Order: sequence, then structure tokens, then C-alpha cells
Amino acid sequence: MATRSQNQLSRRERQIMDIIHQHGQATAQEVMDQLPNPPSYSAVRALLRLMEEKGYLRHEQDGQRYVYKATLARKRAGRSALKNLLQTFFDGSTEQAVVALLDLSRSKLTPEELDRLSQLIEEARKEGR
Amino acid sequence: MATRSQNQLSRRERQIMDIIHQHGQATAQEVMDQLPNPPSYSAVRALLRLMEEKGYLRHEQDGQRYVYKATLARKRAGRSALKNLLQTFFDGSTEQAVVALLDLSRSKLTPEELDRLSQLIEEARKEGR
DNA sequence: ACCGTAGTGCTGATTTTTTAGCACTTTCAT
DNA sequence: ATGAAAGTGCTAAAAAATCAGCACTACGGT
Repeated sequence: MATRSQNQLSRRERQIMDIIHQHGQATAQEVMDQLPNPPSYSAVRALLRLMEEKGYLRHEQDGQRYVYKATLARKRAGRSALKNLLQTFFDGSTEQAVVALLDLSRSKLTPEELDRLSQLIEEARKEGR
Repeated sequence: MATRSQNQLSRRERQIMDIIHQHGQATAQEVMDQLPNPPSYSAVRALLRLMEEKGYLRHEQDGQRYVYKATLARKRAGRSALKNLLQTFFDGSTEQAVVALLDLSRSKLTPEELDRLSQLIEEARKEGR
């Protein structure tokens, strides 16, 4: 099961994955800067190296330093995480999740965004039958 | 920071939290049954005890056995996790998340659910200004 | 030419997590 | 009234994760 992989990560590994997903990519230094209770720079590098070995990350050389990216595309990882969240906290109910989501940011949504959302629902309605 | 707490959990702790949130509550046996690569029964119990000590869980006595629940209400924990996911995978954009959510379960939504969602968006629109 | 800065690889130690096992209690059926 | 089953507490060992440090290379400025 694909969702499993998220849960198999150790604490630090998960924290690092989150950071990298959030930024799309990151150097050791950037990861370290964002890590809560950050360990030493070399500790971070060691972790990145291990995670690459395990297949979670890959790196590209940028000048003289490494830039790490996730193996699994952000989009897919996000959906996987979302699916997981759905099961864990919302009884698998998309509706409940959307409710929570809207509630979370009620005031922050622009009218344009709301329009687009309405439209999305309309489309879902058409496809659904 | 409250969102942080999720990320502080060790791997097993997180797995256990997920199980307990999903079910609302659970006994040691139930947790063990759901755990991937489950350890021994007493290992699970030890973990539950530690997690209670750390304040993540509390237990109630049901007959002669303990039933564990999360300290933080499911609803709040769910929102917190959602907020986190939003930042990590969707650039903090509610819209993007809703899109993914709808996409995830396009066919599974009933017309009734879609109606309710439209309505929710309407309400958000009114309140938003 | 050389020093300082900023990278990388690697390794071994520390710390935390994870685990199994044992001692005890309660319940229930024989 | 006794033994088996199923619960709990606790502790110490094993495994895994986490960490810091050292040796080395590349680059840029003085």
C-alpha cells in the first residue's frame, strides 16, 4: 500500500520530507534551517544521504553543492497524504474534509477562489453521473 | 506551536495515534491488530503507557481492560493535521487542496453531498465580505 | 600562492525508540 | 478451589535513529 510509506518514516525523516516537499527542493543548509531543534549540519547531511539511499530522495548537483528533491512527485505525495488524512480523521468522507478545509480558512478565500470552487463542484456533478 | 506536536512523534507513536484517531478509541489488542509489522503485545502496551505519560493519550477502564483515547479531540487534531498538509503540499492554498480532494473521490460523491458542498461555498461567500 | 569559506564522504558514538519478558491480578469455567 | 486466559505494571536489553567530528576537495579573494 502506497500510503504506508509515509508512516514508515522516522521522526526526523518525516520532518525532512515535509520540508523538502514544501519547498520542492532544498539544500542541506536549508533543511537544517527549517528543522525544529536542528542538529548539527553534518547530522543533517548524514540523514539526507541515508534517505537518498533508502530511495526517498535524490539529489542534483548545483554548482558545488547538492540540492535534494523527493523521489515521489509532490503532487502524488500530497494526494497520498490527503487520502491518509481522510481515512484517519474524516471517516473517509470527502465532504467532512472539505467542510473542515473551508472552515479553516473561511475568511481567507477570495471571491474568485470561491467561484472556481463552485465551478469545480459543478463539474464533479456532471461527471458523477 | 501546536502543529509541531504531530511531527515530534516517533514512527510507532504516529502509527498508534493514527489508529486511535481513526477508531476514536482502542484497546492495546486493537492497536496491535492494526499496526503494520506489529510488535509483541507487551511492546504495544508499553508504547501506550509511554504515550499516556507524555500526554498524548489517556485511558479509561472498561471492565478489566484499558481503552485508550487521544487527549486532543479528533476534530481539533484533524484540523491541525489538515493545516499542516496545506502548508506542506498545497502552498497553503485551500483551493488547491479542495481540488485535490474532489479529484481524489470524484465519482464517489453523491449528488446530495455535492449540494451540501455548494451550499457551504455560498455561505463562505456571504461571510467572507 | 595561500588562507578562509563552504561544500562532500564517511565513521563511530550517543541517544532514543522499540522490543520482549517476567511478575502480578482478575475473571471465568471446570 | 483451581487452572487457564486475559488483563496490567515494570524493567532491561536490542535495534534503530540521531548525532558530531574529522578528512578531504573546490572556489574565491587578497
